[in-house]
Amino acid sequence: MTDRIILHVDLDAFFASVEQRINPTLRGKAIAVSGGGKRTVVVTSSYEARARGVKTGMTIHEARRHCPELIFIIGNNNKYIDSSVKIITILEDFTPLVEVFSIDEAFLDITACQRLFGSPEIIARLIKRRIKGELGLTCSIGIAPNKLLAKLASGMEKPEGLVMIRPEEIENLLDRLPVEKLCGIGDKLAKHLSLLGIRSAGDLGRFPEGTLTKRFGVIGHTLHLMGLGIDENPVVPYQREPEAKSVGHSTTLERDISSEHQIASVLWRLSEMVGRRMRRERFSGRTIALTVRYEDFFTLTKRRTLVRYIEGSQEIFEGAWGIFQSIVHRKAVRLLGVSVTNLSHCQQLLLFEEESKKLRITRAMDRINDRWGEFTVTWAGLLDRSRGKGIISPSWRPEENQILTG
DNA sequence: TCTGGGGTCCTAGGACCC
DNA sequence: TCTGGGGTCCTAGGACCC
Repeated sequence: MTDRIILHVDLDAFFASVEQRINPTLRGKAIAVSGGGKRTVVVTSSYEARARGVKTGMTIHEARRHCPELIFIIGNNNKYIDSSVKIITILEDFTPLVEVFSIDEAFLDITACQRLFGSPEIIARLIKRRIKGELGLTCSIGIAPNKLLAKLASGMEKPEGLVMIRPEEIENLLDRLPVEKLCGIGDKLAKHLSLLGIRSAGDLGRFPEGTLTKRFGVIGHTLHLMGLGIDENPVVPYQREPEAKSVGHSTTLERDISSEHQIASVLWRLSEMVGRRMRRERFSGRTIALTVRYEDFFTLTKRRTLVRYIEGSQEIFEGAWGIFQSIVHRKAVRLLGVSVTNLSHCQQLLLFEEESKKLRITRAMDRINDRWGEFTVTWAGLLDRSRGKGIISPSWRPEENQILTG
């Protein structure tokens, strides 16, 4: 079998770059994209901001301390999804084997299309030129014999990078590569590995596989292969991706709350978001999970599996609320999350007219909300509760010193 | 002025059945 | 009267990714 040729395409500072393209006055400036609200963090920042020390995950205040003139933008997912779809369409002009890894990253298997377009470098440059020309965005591309190394390569010379890792260079490269640079090895794993004397990817590759397996279980084998730069995982086009396994939403509240009334209202909202997405994607599920994070950041998740499959917001809410009430809460609540797992695509048989009617109304509401945005139409109970005093403001509400674009 | 939100996969232990 | 193992389903929590 001939070696594969895999590309990893990674957009540079994607959200921030999209904002700078839409609003030219932001170009060349330090900007950060974040959610609305006080308790948000930096999701992406422009390279101008990064140069000043702004990093993903920083609080607004921390980021501003590093860079006082930093301009905050409230993220707008629709803009990013729109650009992302256009990028994927461009990539598919080169090969049908496009794996969408995230909203701003994709893998391409171009093993079979060199005769059509030329060498891997030529293909990478064509992709860069088209994304730049059609969307005004830059990206970094890694070229390698597999996904693990292609992803590594794309990150080596950001932004606007183009790095190729040839088979004969792998060993040398891994020898001087800190092990945590490999995708899949995070802080904790890196710490455990360093206790075994493993610092570089090369160390990992030379380490006895049996010891790794004994220490880390099933991932021991994968770790061993990673250390050798081996990754046989194929590029999986999104059309062949497995079904989703869970649907969930969570929100950090504007301030910590203890009132059951307020908590119920937030759970209503989250249940409605989850239910609406499930219905849109024709899922039902039978395990409801509630996540509660308290003011001291202690976080717990409790699940409850039902006898039958559900898809209605009301049933999801009742499940989540039931779980909430079964817990003794000693502290104020900071975050609430609702998710549904154990998903199935089967349609439920509707036995009762009442049920069927409710479902039709629900579906109609979904269509309106899909067109006009979240909570344009909603259950009376939700509306009522949302009007009360002290209710959490929706995350998209702009704040002072924040620029709204589009 | 502390610390987002969307997921996946894995492990470990308990209940229960055969 | 003492003692067992396999398999499945469920829950809770942790690590990892973007």
